[in-house]
Amino acid sequence: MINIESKIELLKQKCSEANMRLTPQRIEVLKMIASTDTHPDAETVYEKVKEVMPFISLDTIYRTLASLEDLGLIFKVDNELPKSRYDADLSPHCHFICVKCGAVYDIHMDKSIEPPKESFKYGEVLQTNLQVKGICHKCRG
Amino acid sequence: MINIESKIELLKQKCSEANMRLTPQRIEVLKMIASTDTHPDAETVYEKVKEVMPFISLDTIYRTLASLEDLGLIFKVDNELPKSRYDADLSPHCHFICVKCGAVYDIHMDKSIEPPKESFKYGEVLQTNLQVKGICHKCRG
DNA sequence: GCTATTATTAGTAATAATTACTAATAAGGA
DNA sequence: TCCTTATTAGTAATTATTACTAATAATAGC
Repeated sequence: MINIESKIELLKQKCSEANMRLTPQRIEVLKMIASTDTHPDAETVYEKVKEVMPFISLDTIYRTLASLEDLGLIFKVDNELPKSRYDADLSPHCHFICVKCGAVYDIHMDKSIEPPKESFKYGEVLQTNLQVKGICHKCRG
Repeated sequence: MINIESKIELLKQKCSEANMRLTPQRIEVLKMIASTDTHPDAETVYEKVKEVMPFISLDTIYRTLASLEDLGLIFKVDNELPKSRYDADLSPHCHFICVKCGAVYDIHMDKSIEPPKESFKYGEVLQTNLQVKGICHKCRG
């Protein structure tokens, strides 16, 4: 589980550096994503955050997700599902994605995945992701 | 480069097995994707196929892409770009994706990527994908 | 602490990608 | 060649995401 307090602290620091304001909306959105391992989509974040901030708009959710991504606090899970899914866990891990129900499970690893040597031929490498696609037990059962 | 003739032959065989018809639309869409390494999106396939089949509809492109995917002849490239990108190369390889312009480059490998052991905990594994994100030379230049 | 500046937000409209619908067409088995 | 029915073209509808605007509130300077 991610330490949410330190995550908020990091948000405060990053916002200050980037001349961005530390708004309660940003705090709540980050809290929500960091407190679950379900890799929620924008709509799910919206529904959850609305419980504590009833007047937040979906637009704010999308903008905030983009901001948090720019600050490097969260990232989108690579997938081919219709909706983008978000993750606040920056430790080295990859994902098992159920192609049937869209569930995303974390696969933790002791070290981060190295990009193949040939990668550097095409440009500057920023990140390397591994996904495992399959059918989860729930969908099989 | 993919051998297109054998790809069409495989389509013929798979269609027959699945009780699906071998239509010129399916042949042309598969040809188009198999003849390029640019991993085109639906719109690009549409524009290209229209050159030889001017009356084909975008709906047919989307349906055909889904059918070809079901038959295992093509697959979607995992990405977080707004449009789905298609690939007909089934040999073991992964992708370098430029986060700026959306270009997708093939990274060929001598053997396919093995899923981490922990993957099997979550369900039946169908495929394992590796993506390298970065900024391509063109966008850096 | 108060004020002014301006980044950010809520509410909503617009766009972009994909999917659904329906009547007409054509693949392929009999 | 005919018949059945999967498939298609054309278009409408849906879904996810982004853009717009006036109102609000975070924070720097006083």
